[in-house]
Amino acid sequence: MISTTNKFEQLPVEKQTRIVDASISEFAQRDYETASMNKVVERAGIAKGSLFNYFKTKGSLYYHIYHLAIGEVKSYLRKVRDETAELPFEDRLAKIVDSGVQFISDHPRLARIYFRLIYSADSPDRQKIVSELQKLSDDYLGEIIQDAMDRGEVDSKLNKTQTIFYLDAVLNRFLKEYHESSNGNQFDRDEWVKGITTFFIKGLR
Amino acid sequence: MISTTNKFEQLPVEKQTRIVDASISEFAQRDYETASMNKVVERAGIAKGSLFNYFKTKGSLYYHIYHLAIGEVKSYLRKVRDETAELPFEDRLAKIVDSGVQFISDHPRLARIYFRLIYSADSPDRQKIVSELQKLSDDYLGEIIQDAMDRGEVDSKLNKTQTIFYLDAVLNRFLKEYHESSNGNQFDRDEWVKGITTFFIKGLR
DNA sequence: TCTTAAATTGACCACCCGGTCATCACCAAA
DNA sequence: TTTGGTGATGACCGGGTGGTCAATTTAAGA
Repeated sequence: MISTTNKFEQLPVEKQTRIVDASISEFAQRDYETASMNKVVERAGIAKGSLFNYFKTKGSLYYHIYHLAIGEVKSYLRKVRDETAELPFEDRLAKIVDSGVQFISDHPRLARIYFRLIYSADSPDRQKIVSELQKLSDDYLGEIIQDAMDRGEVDSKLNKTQTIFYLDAVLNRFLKEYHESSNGNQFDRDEWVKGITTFFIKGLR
Repeated sequence: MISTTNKFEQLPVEKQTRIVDASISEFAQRDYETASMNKVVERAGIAKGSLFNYFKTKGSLYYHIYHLAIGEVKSYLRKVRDETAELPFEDRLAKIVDSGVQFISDHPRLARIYFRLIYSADSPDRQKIVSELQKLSDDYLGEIIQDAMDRGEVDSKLNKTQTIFYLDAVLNRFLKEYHESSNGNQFDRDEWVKGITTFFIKGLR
């Protein structure tokens, strides 16, 4: 059979966005297991049978949404990586943190899905997805650190795996904390960004 | 009314431990929302009505188990804090990481409940519990760092809140990773402990 | 041994879940 | 105007949930 494209993708765009939007809201609000297909169809204003016609299972709907979220994250990361390629490590790091904060502000629901996925959450194929994300992050930070090593801004004799790990741990945790204390700007963003960068500059020198 | 002690606490100890053990297994295996009271009674070998006689709701059973877990963690922390009070910061930090690893090995199910709670998880009163844990960790690490500052092992002009944050982020993440890659000692534990301590020594000097 | 109060039990309740499928509304071709 | 096919619909299914409560078992006191 000629690969008939996805039924969902042949829908009018307006309907697609309504469904995607409803799904994002639901998966952002509840864990995968407790997220409800009934709620999704209710929010989207379509019949249950229709949703299961477009996506055979709850898992496949989740998979679709997950890919949208990751795609969005990737494009943000790529953008800031390219835009800061010429900057010194310190400034580059600051920009990366900043762009993370920006992403959370722009896409709070996607950020929530992302954090749900990373930290715990019993999604289908959790193992596979998490290691996929880990590789993404490792490659990304690995590149940044390699650049800094090549320029002599960071001690090139450092264990790279560990260095990536520290960066990843602090950055992720900071963004998570920022995300959870949302709107409430109890965070002095600039002070934290500065603090994080100087800490790493010293620790990795 | 004179405070009648909890019905559960008046049970024969053997029965108590059977119920606690079954509950720990269940809450370690599944999120709060998806954990099943039916499974708990099945594992514990008691009737459903009995369990709901001892604990009025699922939430109160969870609360009981959660307090057991936190109590266990606290006692570990206290022990290592006191035992290392005289050691230099570097050695002290190493011991703390080590004892975290030890705790995970000794109580893998409690560790799982702990991580479920910290990272995501939709437990009842999540907000309250998480900030309670945050305070616990902040006080603990704050004391360690203050000692190190007083001895001149760490720059006493550092922002203490941020310093605690970096420590907490890296330690927690490391232990989580260690926990998830369980049994499989792909981790060279000593190398990581050494790496983490030297990284912080340099970063906080 | 009989009485009585407390502890234990599991059938039962209303509700929600993911998923199915007979039916219906619609519209193009004849 | 009739036909036929396609996508939308929501009542329905089996199963699981937290929680209840009348009935039964247990155990102690008289």
